[in-house]
Amino acid sequence: MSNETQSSTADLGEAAPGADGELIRSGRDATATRRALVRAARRRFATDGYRATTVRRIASDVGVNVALINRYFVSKEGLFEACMLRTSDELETQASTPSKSIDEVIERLIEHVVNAPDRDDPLQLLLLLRSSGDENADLIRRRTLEHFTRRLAAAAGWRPDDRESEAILLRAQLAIATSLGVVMLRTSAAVQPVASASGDDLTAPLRQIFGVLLGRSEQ
Amino acid sequence: MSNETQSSTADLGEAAPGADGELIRSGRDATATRRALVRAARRRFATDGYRATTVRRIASDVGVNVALINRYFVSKEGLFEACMLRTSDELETQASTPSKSIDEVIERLIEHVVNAPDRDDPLQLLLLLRSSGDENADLIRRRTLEHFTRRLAAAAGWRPDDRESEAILLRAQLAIATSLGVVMLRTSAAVQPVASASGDDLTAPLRQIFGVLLGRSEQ
DNA sequence: CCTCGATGTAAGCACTTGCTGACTTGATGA
DNA sequence: TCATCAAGTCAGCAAGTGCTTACATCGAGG
Repeated sequence: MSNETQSSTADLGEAAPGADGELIRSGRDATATRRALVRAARRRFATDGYRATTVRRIASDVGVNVALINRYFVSKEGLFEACMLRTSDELETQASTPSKSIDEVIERLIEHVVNAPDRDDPLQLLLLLRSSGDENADLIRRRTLEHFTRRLAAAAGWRPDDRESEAILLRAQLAIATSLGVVMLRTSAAVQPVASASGDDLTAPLRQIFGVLLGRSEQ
Repeated sequence: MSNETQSSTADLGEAAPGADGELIRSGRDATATRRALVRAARRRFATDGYRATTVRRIASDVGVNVALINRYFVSKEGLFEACMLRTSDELETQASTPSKSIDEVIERLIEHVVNAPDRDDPLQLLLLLRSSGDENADLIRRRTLEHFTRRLAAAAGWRPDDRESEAILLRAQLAIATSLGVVMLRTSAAVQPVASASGDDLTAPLRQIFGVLLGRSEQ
C-alpha cells in the first residue's frame, strides 16, 4: 500500500549528491545505480524478508532494468551480501566513538528503536535478523550482531576474558533482543498498541529495561 | 540440518493418539493427516517464514502427496490460516486460567521463552510474527497477539477503560516484544551467546525485565 | 462380488523467479 | 565524424512454485 510501481528513475536523482559536483547526473552513473540498488534492496530485504523480495521488484523500485542486478552483484545473494556489508559498515562507524558513557549509549539505542518505523537507517537492525541461506551473508550478519553486542556490553562494564562480567554480555544481547522485538512489532507485525505508540510513551519503559539490564548509572 | 526428507509417513503415526482408541490408524485417516499437515506446516512457517516454505516441502515432511494440501485447505494461504487458528486456540486454552498472580504468569512466560528452541509449542510465538499477505490470516495473527497482550496486562493490573492503567498495556506488549526478540535470536538468528545460553542464565535477567515492566510483587 | 464414496497419487499446467546472452544507447576522445 | 566502450535494455530460458485435473486404491454396504 505504501510505495508501488511508481518512482521510476527518481531514486537515481540523489546519486553523488553534490560532494564536489563534478558528475552532475548523467543518468548513466554505475556507482550511483549500484548505491541506489543497495538502498532499495536493503529496505525490501529488511521489511519483507529475503525470499519474499524479488529482484524485479528491487529493480523497479530504482527504475532500472533487472539485468543490472546480476551485472553489478552477480546474483540476488550477492546483492544481499552487499546490503549486509554496507549495514555492517554503517553500524561500525556509527558506534566508532568508544569512550561513551553507558547512559549515552542507551539513549542512542532508544532513539534507534523509537525512530525505526519512520527513518531508513534503523531498519538495519531488522535486516540483521534476515537470513538468505547464503553462508557468507549469514556469517556477516552474525558477526555484526555479535560485534554490536560486545560494543554494548563493553559500555556496560564487560571486559573480555573476565569470567565475572560474562553475564553482562548476555544482558547486552537481551537488550538488543528487546530492541529487535519492539522494532518487529512496530514495523512488520503492526500490532496495537505498540505500533501506534508515540516515541515518548516508549522511551520511559525502554529506559527502565535497559537501565536494569545494563546497570545505568552504576546501579 | 535437523530434519530432512526422511520421516515419510511416520508423523501420521500419532494421529488420534489413543483418546478413546476407536480409530486405530488405518493409514487413511483424513483428520489425522490434516492434523499432521498443520503440525508440519506450523513448524516450517514459524522457522522459515511463509514465502520460504513450499507446500511440497510440508507434504514431504508428513510423507503425503502435495495435492492433499489443496484438497483439505484449499490453498497454501488456507493452510497458513489453519495454523494461525490452531495456534490462537492453543494460546487461548493455555492461558484460560484467569485468576493467576502476575508472578505465576511471568514464570510461565519465562519458561516459554527459555524452552523455545527445544520444544514445539513455544514456536507458536514465532509463528505469530510471520505474515502471509493474506488479509484473513493477518487479522487472526494480530488479534491473537493483542489478545495475548491484554491477558498479560490484565494480570499486571490493567483494567479496560482505565486511562490511568493504559501504560500497563504498552508495558505488557514490551514484555512480549522482548520474549519474541529473544526467541528469534535463539532460534532463527543463532547469535552467540544468547543462542547457546542455558535456561538458568537467561531466567534471572528475564525475571528482572518482566518484573520491572509488569510490577512484580506490587512494585 | 461388486459398487461407491472417501482417501490418496501422478502428471502436468500456468505462472513466477533468478539469471543469461545478444542487443541498443549514450558519452568520449582521436 | 566515428570507432570504442561502458551503461543499460530486451527477450527468453530453466527451474521452481502453487494448484488442478484425471486416475488409483482402500474400506464398507448391498
